Amino acid sequence: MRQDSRLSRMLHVLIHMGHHDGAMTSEMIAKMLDTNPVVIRRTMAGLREKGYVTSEKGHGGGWTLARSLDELTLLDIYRAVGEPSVFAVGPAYDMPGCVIEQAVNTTLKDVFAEAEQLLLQRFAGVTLVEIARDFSPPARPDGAGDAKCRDGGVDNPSS
Amino acid sequence: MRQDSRLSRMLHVLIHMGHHDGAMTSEMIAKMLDTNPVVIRRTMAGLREKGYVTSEKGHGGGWTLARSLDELTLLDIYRAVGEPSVFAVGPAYDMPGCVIEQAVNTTLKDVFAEAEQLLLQRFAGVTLVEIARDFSPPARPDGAGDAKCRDGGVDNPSS
DNA sequence: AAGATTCGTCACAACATAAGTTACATGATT
DNA sequence: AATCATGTAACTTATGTTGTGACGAATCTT
Repeated sequence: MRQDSRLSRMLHVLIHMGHHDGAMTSEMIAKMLDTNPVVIRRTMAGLREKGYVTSEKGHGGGWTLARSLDELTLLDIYRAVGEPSVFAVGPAYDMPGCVIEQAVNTTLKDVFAEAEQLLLQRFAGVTLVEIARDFSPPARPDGAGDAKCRDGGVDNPSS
Repeated sequence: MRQDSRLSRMLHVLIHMGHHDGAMTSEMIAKMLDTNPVVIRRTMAGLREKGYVTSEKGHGGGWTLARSLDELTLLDIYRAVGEPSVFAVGPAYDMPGCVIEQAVNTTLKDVFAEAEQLLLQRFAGVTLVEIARDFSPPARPDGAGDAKCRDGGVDNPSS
């Protein structure tokens, strides 16, 4: 199957929101990510439950950041999107009846656990503002490097 | 989808083969793993291509180890089964048009690459004989602890 | 009050990939 | 020749994310 892109997408959205004044509608976000508003609502629901964003209905409604980007880590977002299983490979059975398979599972479990622990430690050590810093290094005065998505210019509709 | 269990299964099979005299047929192995002979042939094909096992047709045929268990690492087997993608999560796009998404991808790629590197290093450091050691610690004289699978007694058909 | 906007959610289709299954050809042994 | 066992193609099944349509509820504008 295709890989789970919820974490990546939500990071993308949240950083945009950090650079955006006012609420963003699911439709705006969906266009940015080249997908469907329902998918956005579905995924953002997890962030709302954690209190990272708020949503408002009706005119002028949409999604708003409830925390600043330096108060959110990759780990927070990973957990908010449902803490999906990190690995695409794993044991054949959880409770094997064969002692050999048990030994195999034990070994694999150890190795994968160590890798996952490293991954989550790294996740915990990176805030969204640090990612945002990567993309606009010296903040060019002509405005290039500003948030622009695949359709170009969902943000800052300065036209 | 369920996790990819090819690595786990092949480890299981190979260790059994290391404790088994003569060739093992796909059907014997399939019964051990509670699956289908075709699945076995399909997966073992990768091991054969790497030269880790050989297969013989006809009467008395089947699968035979071409290397001893101390000459095979988890990494070897992982690669032989097609080196499937380790992670179930990943970026939404490979070539995003948005600089924010690019920054997100760069960060995630770094973190995942580090975790994968650790994983493969660990894989490379574990031989199958070490796993086999785990399951039969002092080799009890009554024969308990011998290779016995979910149906009990596919190995050593001493009856 | 009416209408438009926007989220919330259900329900179902689309898609990808490992796994399971059937069928048949090929080669080796008895 | 018969049997056994692999080799492989083709199809189905299973599982989870993603994609869509439909409709209700809440909120703002006129």
